[in-house]
Amino acid sequence: MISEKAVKPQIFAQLSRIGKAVANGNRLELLEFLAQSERSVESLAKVANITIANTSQHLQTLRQCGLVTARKDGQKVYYRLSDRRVVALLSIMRELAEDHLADLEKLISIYLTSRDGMDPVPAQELLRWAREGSVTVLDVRPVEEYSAGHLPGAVNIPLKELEANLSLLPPSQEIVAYCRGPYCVLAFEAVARLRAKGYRARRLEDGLPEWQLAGLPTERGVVA
Amino acid sequence: MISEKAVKPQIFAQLSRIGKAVANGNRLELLEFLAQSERSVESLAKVANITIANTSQHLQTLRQCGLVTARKDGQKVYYRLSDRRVVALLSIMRELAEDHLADLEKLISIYLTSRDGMDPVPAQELLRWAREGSVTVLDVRPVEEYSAGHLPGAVNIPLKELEANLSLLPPSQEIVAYCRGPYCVLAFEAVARLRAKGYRARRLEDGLPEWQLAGLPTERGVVA
DNA sequence: ATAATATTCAATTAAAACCTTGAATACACG
DNA sequence: CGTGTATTCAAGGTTTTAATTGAATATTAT
Repeated sequence: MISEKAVKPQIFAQLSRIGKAVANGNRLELLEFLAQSERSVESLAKVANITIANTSQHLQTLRQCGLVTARKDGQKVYYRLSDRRVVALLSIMRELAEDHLADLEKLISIYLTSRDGMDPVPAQELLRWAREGSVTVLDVRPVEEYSAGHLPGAVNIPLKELEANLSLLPPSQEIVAYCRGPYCVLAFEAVARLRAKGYRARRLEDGLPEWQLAGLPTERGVVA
Repeated sequence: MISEKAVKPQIFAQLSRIGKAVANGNRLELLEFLAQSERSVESLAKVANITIANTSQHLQTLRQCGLVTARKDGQKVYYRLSDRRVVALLSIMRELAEDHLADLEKLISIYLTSRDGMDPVPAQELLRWAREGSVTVLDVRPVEEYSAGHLPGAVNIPLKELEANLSLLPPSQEIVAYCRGPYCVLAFEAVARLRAKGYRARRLEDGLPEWQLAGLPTERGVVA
């Protein structure tokens, strides 16, 4: 039974559980990966570069407040976002942080050299061009993430295999590359390398999760 | 200078500062009040029922990550939300919490008895009716919050003075009451009391901050 | 000037969060 | 039926956060 008095603080305490869940950098990174696709504990630990036990604990924290769900298949446990709105939560946090935290801006300028030098394409614009077929959409994420969902008609060439698979890209057409999101370097790298090879390349402003959140169409499972 | 290696974790650490800011119930309550209007430290401490020193500290943590700004006037310091998107952040947190935290639902059912029994009016619907003049819009928040911004044409009768000012309300027309937001009891109380007096009363689904966030029109400073 | 008020600062204590380590569990495979 | 693998659990030490208290600062009013 819940104590009768002072219910209002208890309500805010419950709300703060969502806040606590996103109050840790490692958990945020895990959420960013989970926004791409379902993943096992081990695989998350590897990409986020934290120990397995620690990863497991963070995932449980996230699960206890309903931000992710778990599914067991064989000996592995697969986690996924419970709700598309989790991406919305992360997006707003990112917007607020970028506009109000000077330290973040500084970090971004280091990490994402010349963020605006790759003239980012807004989602709506890309959608229009893609429908006209006047642009090649390039997904540079790993295969597993691509097959869990990707932009309609996108060609998947993981960044590591970009140089070896240039033949899949029409040499004359403009290329728009995208990856996990605003803080993912894959698309930046891809654009830089493609330009060095003489391609006309730009990058999508956001990543796949934001595209989905905006209600724009995606495809699943098709391997190009 | 920032260490060259491992910039990605540092970016997420910065993002997590926003999370930490909303990871405490008292701070969330403060933000809810600030979403209504600018307020001084003392006034916030009083309504939130926490000590002044503690309130000041919480406000400083909020300011350090840019969620609120401060302005000094005379001997008082007035805080306000720095950004309308802070309301969006809180809204998403609330949605996620309500859908995924069973404990919260339980608390709400205690605190907001018969939440749906007052058939809440969606914002868009109220806007239409209000323009037709077929409904009386009632703001039951304190005067200061009302004058900082309110729904167009809304009559302000703070809950405490409701019984004494019933004459301001047309007896036959339907009344829609609103207050601070989904967890504010003022409108609930008002609807209950009005119904007891024979009025036809309902409540707005959300409060003023959510109304503003949706881009719907408001008025300022007019005292009805 | 002096006193009163509003806010912040600084120091302390208690509580919670974070990560590591090593063991335990649960399932699949040979 | 044992062995290997994936994950979780439990215990620990360290760091961070929260709230209290009392003093310090700054501004207004007398």
